[in-house]
This record gives sequence, structure tokens and C-alpha cells, in this order.
Amino acid sequence: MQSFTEENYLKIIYHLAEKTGNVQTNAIAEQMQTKPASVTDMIKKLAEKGFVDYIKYQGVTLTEKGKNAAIEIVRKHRLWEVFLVDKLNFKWDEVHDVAEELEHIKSTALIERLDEFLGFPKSDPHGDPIPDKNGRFAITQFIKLIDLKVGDQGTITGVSQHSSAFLKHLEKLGLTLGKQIEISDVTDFDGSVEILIAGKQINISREVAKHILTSSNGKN
Amino acid sequence: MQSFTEENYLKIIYHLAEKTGNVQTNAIAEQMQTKPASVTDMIKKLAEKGFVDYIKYQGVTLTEKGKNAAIEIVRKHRLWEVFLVDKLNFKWDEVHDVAEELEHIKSTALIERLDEFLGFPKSDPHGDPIPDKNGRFAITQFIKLIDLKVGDQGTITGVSQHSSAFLKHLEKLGLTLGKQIEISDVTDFDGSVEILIAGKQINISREVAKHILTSSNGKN
DNA sequence: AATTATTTTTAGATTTACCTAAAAATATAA
DNA sequence: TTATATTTTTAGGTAAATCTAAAAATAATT
Repeated sequence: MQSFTEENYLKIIYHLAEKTGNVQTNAIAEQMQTKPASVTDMIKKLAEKGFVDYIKYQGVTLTEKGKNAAIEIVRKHRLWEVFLVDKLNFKWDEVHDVAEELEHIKSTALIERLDEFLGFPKSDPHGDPIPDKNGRFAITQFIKLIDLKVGDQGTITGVSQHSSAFLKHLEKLGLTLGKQIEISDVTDFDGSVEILIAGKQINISREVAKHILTSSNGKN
Repeated sequence: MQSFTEENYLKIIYHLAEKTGNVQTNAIAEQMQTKPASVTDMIKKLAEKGFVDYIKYQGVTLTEKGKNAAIEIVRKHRLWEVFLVDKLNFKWDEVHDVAEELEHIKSTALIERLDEFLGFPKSDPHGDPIPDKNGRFAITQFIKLIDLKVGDQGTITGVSQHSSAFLKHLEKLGLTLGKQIEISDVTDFDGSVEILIAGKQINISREVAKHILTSSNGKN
């Protein structure tokens, strides 16, 4: 199949493409922590192998083949994260780097058995959906906490930021997956949000609220 | 630390050194499935990094540092094998290749937690000892089945051959780890061994008997 | 001891993924 | 629309791990 590096490129292109449509050379370079010139080289190789469509100076888009390969890597990454948290008692802010290595282990049997061992989880420790072995995602409806209105209730089901600092901060505030919350106030001045969680009132910055994902239970 | 390739060299040198003292270039090349010229290159690098002592045309020996690194890799390999068999229901003949990849994942925390998760196993699915996190092996006393005398009883505790074909053969004969056996006869003609296992009489070739390791319970 | 065979090393190339520096294309602003 | 800025690509080079072919050292044989 592909080398570690190729797999990393595919994964990053996939994630970048989720937001925008086609993906710029510089954006890839930034994510890969490498130089644009190196990205051009690799893009050509991936295009030759049929993983991306590439028009000079226009960036790339994943082909069907490329998308499938990328989804497989995402699947592995997220399953390993579940393993680390559920079985080895890692914290949700400790798993990323190790999963980044584990995702490259090449064995279909391994991943299928791991999936089964973990009970076919639908999402990883950050709430991100885990595609099944056919590459299909369960449809998940996230509402950003920042978009909830005063009085709305919801459950924390994910985060859109995976930095250790952010996750540790949430942990300290008790804002972990599955927790029930209610919006009690939104501050005009700085847009910070007052929320009710486990009977307590806490205040979180707008920046934090932007990266918490919820499934809303509607108005109180 | 080291690259995958360097780690594989260290591991192979370690295993070769277990038998002989210092290790020949050609022997390494054979194990690594590469050419002697490539081995010479790598040996120089490992020597420069202080993993091996090297005298031109005289082969190599592992330094303390090299030995520790090698043992760490062996530890990882064997722990992952236990994981695959105990938790993911792999057969003992299916685990080698996957463990070969998993052993290179770089995370001390991962291995320590995995060790704990598995209940600090002392040996892998083939009976090979697993060094603890300080690199220490539990002392294990193996007697080759071929060296047992008629009337001797023993427990199968390991194998000295890891090929899938051999392991599948043992599986079919019911000769798996932990099984009690008794030597009932040794054929003069071809040296094949008659053994009593689970009340049944079976015959195994000399070649097979050489690669089964037992802990003898002494004479019947 | 001289010859032959084997093992090991050197020399010079190749491939992968990366780099820098400069050129080319595209986008933005005056 | 010309000038400026940004993005992307090309050209040429490096380091890691490999290779082949040939040379050098060591071992085995006659």
C-alpha cells in the first residue's frame, strides 16, 4: 500500500477538504510541518498513484480511491484512541500522538478485531465519528455550544479542538463528553457563556464555547 | 531514538548473539533479508551511535546500550503478541507479522499500561519470556522434548520455532502451551517420539520434538 | 605455503522524502 | 491595468537505506 508519509498526506488532505473543497499546497505544507516545495513533490506522486486529482497551481482533491484510503486511516486512528482511553486508561488529551503512530499499522484483521473488542464504537474520545469498515459514518448532528440560546439544554458530545491545553481545561471545568448542560446567560461584553452543569454555574469564554459540540435537547 | 530499521538490526543482532557470541555480517544480512554491503553500512552507523562494538572483518557485539535497546524491542514485541492472542483472539501462528510492526511504536507510557492491562505476563504466546520494564527476564528452565527419556513427564511451555506451518501443525496435534505430556516411546529407526497427551497416544517426528520446549516434572 | 573459496568492505548509484533558492503563475491593490 | 504580493513550482542538492560490482581481508584446502 502506501508509506507512512503518503498516508499522512492523505489524511491531512482529507481533513482539509472537509472544510474547503479543494486543498491548497500551502495549507498542506503547514499541516505537514514541511515546505511547500516538498508538498508539490508528494502531490505529484499521489496524483500518479491515483489518490488525488491535481491541476498545477490549483491544488488537489481526493479521488474516490484517495478518499477511501484516508477514511481507513481516520478509522484506525479513532479506534486506537478508543482503545487507549477505554482499555489503557489514557486521558483524552494524551492519546493523539500515540494514535498517530498506531494508525499506520497495516493489518485489516487487526483493525476488525480491535473494533469488535471495543464493541464497535461509533465515536472516539473527542466525539469524532468512527467510520465502519465500509467507510460509512453514522450521521451525527452537532450544534456548537456557542450557537445555543439562553435556556437551551444539551449534552456535550464532542470537541472541535484537540490540543492538550484545551482538553485539560475542559477536564478541569468538568466539561467532558456526556455531560448535561444548560445555557443560563450570554455576556454581552465579551460573548462569554454562563452555563449550568451538574447544578453548578460556570463561565466559559467565547473561544472555548466555539469548540464545544453538543446535541441540543431543545429549550428548557 | 532510533529508526525502525536500526531497531530491526538491533533486535536481530540480539537474537543472533543469544546463540553465538559475536555476530557475522552475513548472518545479519540473511536475517534482515538484505545484502552484506548494506549491513556493513548500517553496522558502522550503529557503532558510531554506540549500540555495537565493531572491528572490521570481525563482526559485531552489542554494547550495554545496544543490548538494552534490543531488549526493549523484544519486550514490546512479546507484549503485543500477548495482547493479540489474549484480547483480540488471534491464533499463535498469526501474531508475528503484526507484532513486528507494533514493536516500533514509541511510547513508554503505552507499553507500561499495556503490560498492566495484560496482567504483567511473564511469557508470550510461544512461551518466550517477556523482560520486565527494567529489562530483566524471569529465569526459565526449558528442556527440549527431544531430550526427555521414556517415562518422563512434562508440561509444554514453549516452542523454538515460530513458523506458521509448525505452529499450525502443533495446534492440530493438540500440542499447545500448558498441555501435560508423557514420553511413552522413542522409535529407534527414525528417532520419532511417541507421547501420551490427554489420554491419547500420538507420534511426532524428531524434527518436531526438537522444537518443543517443556518443563519436566521428572520421571513417572 | 600457495591456492582457492568465502566473507567482508569499498566505491559509486538509486530511491524516498526532504531541503533552499530562484523562477513562474496567480491573486490583490494601487 | 500595471505594480506588488502571494502562492506554487522547478531546479538542484542532501541524508537514509538500499543496491551492484569490484576489491580487500580472512579462512579453508591442497
